[in-house]
Amino acid sequence: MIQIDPRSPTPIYEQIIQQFKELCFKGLLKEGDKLPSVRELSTMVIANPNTVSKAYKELERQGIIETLRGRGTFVSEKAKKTLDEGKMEMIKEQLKSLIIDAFYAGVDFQDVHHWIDEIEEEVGGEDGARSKKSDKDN
Amino acid sequence: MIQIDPRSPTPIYEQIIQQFKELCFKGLLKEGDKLPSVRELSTMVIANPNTVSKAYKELERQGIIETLRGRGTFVSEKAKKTLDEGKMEMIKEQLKSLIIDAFYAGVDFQDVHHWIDEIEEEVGGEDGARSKKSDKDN
Amino acid sequence: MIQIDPRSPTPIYEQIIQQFKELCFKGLLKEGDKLPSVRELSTMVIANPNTVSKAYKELERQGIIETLRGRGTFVSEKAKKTLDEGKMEMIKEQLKSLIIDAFYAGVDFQDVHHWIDEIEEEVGGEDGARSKKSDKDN
Amino acid sequence: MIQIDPRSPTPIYEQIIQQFKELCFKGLLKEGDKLPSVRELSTMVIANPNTVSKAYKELERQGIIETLRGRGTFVSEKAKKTLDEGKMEMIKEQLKSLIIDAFYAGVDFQDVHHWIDEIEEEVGGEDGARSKKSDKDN
DNA sequence: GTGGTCTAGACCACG
DNA sequence: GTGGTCTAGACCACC
Repeated sequence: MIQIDPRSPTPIYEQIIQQFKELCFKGLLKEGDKLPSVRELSTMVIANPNTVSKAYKELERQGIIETLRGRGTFVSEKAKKTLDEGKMEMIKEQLKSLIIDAFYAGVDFQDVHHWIDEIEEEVGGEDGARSKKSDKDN
Repeated sequence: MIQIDPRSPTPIYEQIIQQFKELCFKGLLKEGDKLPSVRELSTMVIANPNTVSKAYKELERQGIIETLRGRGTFVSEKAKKTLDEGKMEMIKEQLKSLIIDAFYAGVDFQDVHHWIDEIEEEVGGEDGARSKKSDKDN
Repeated sequence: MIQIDPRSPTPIYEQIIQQFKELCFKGLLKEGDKLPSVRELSTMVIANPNTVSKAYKELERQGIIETLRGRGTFVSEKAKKTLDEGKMEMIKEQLKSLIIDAFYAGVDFQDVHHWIDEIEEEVGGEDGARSKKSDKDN
Repeated sequence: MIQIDPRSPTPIYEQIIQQFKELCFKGLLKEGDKLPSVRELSTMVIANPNTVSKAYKELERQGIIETLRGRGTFVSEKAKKTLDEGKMEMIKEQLKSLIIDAFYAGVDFQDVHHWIDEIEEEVGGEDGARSKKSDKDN
C-alpha cells in the first residue's frame, strides 16, 4: 500500500504524506476509510512511530484525514478544497521552476502538457477526489 | 537582478540557482555573459560568500555556467541538454505531487494547463534558451 | 440535550462534563433533577459507557451531581462553591492565556469585556445557579 | 526568562509557547529580537531540544516568530493579527467554559471583569504588541 | 487498542 | 553555529 525509500533524500514523513495524498486523490482511499494505525504503519514501512505520527498530523492539518480519538485515523469526510490564493501562487512558482528544470533535462512545454495528460489518465480513471471536478467539465 | 528572500523556506543557494536558471531560460542572460563574482553577489544579496559559491558550483555542475580561472564566471556556451531519463522521471514525480497539491487547493488539470501556457508566455517570448527547442515544435 | 462532537480535540468526557455544567449553570437542570443513566447517555451520544461514567465521576467529584445507589444520578442539592484559591489562580492564568490568544486573533480587552457581557446575557437570564450569586452583586 | 514546571499537566512545549507569547505580548520581546537557540533554551529549561523545537515551530506557524536559516530564531516583524472568525468563536467557547468553571470556584461575572482589568494592568503597561490596539482606543 | 507527549542522542543541511 | 530529520523507546490520556 505504502512504499518508502529510506535512501531517498525526501524525508520519510514527506513520502508518507505524498503517498496517502495520492491514494486519496486516486480514490483508492475513500472518505471514511480507516488508515493503518501509527504503530501498524511504522512496522510496515520500518520507520519510527514518531515519523509516521508526524506524517499523520500534517495530513490532518491539511484536512485530508481526521483522527477520532481512541478509535483511529480516517480519510476526512470533506476533503476541504479551500480556494487558497496564497497556496496557488506558491504552486505556480514551483511549477515554473519545475518547467525550467525540465527544459534543461531536454523537455519542452509540449512534453509537459503530455506528461500532465498522462498523469490525468493514470490518476483520474477512478472516481476518487478527482470526480469533484467533473462538475466543472460539464 | 537577483532577489533573495531570507525568510523563504527554500535555501538561499537554491534561490540563487533557480533565479539564474530562469534568467538564462528567459534569455536575459545570454551565452558568454559574465556573472557577478562570488564576492560581488554575496554583498549584493547580503548572503554568505560560501552560500553564493555553493550555488555557482551547482550551476557549473549542471553545465549552465562555467568558470574561467582568473577571468570570472560566464554563462556556458552550450547549455548542455543531456536527455537524462532518471531526472525526467524525478521531475514527472514532482509534477504529479504538484498537481495533487494543486487539486487540494481547488485547481484542476485544465487550470494547470492554463498556468503552463501563462508561464510559456511570460518566459518564452524572448529568444532565450527556449528558442533552441523550437526545432522540436515544428 | 447533550451534543458531542467526536472530531473535537477536547476529549468526549470533557465535553460531557462541560455541557452538564453549562446546563446546571443556566438553570436548565435544577437541583434534584435526574440525569440520564450512564447507559442511556452512552447510547444517546454514541460514546463508550466508560467515557460517560468517567464524566459522571468527575462531575460528582466536583460536587455538581450525586449518585444515589440504585436510584440514579441527580443534580446536587447544594452546588458547593468552595472558595478554592488554587483553582482561582489557575483560572486566572488560563484567562490570561486566552486573552493573549484573543489578541493575536485581532481582539482587544474591550472586546473581551463585551464577550463576557454576551455570555452573561445568554446564560444569566434564567434563575439558574447564577442567581445564587446575586447577593454579591447587590 | 522562561520558567518551566515539569510537573505541570500542561505539556512543556505548550508552556514554552505560552510564555513566549506572553513576553511578546507584554513587549519584553520586541520585533526582531533574537530568541535563544534551540540548544540554549533546551539546556536552560532542562528539556529536550526536540521539545523546544516543537514549541518554536508552533510559534512560527502562528506567525509570532520566524527563523532565518542558519542564523537563528527571531520575533516576527509583523505579528500578524489576522481577523480569524473561526478562532474567535473557539476562544469565545473557551471563555464561556472558563467562566462557568470560575463560577463553581466561587467567582462571578464582576470578578471576571476585574481579573481582566488586572491582567490589562499587569500586561499593558509596556509598549508591546498591545500598543497596536491603542489606535482603536483613540 | 488508539494517538499524544517526552527524552536521549544521532546525523544532516544550511550559512 | 543554526534548525530539521530520524530513531529508539518510555509514559500517559482516551476510548
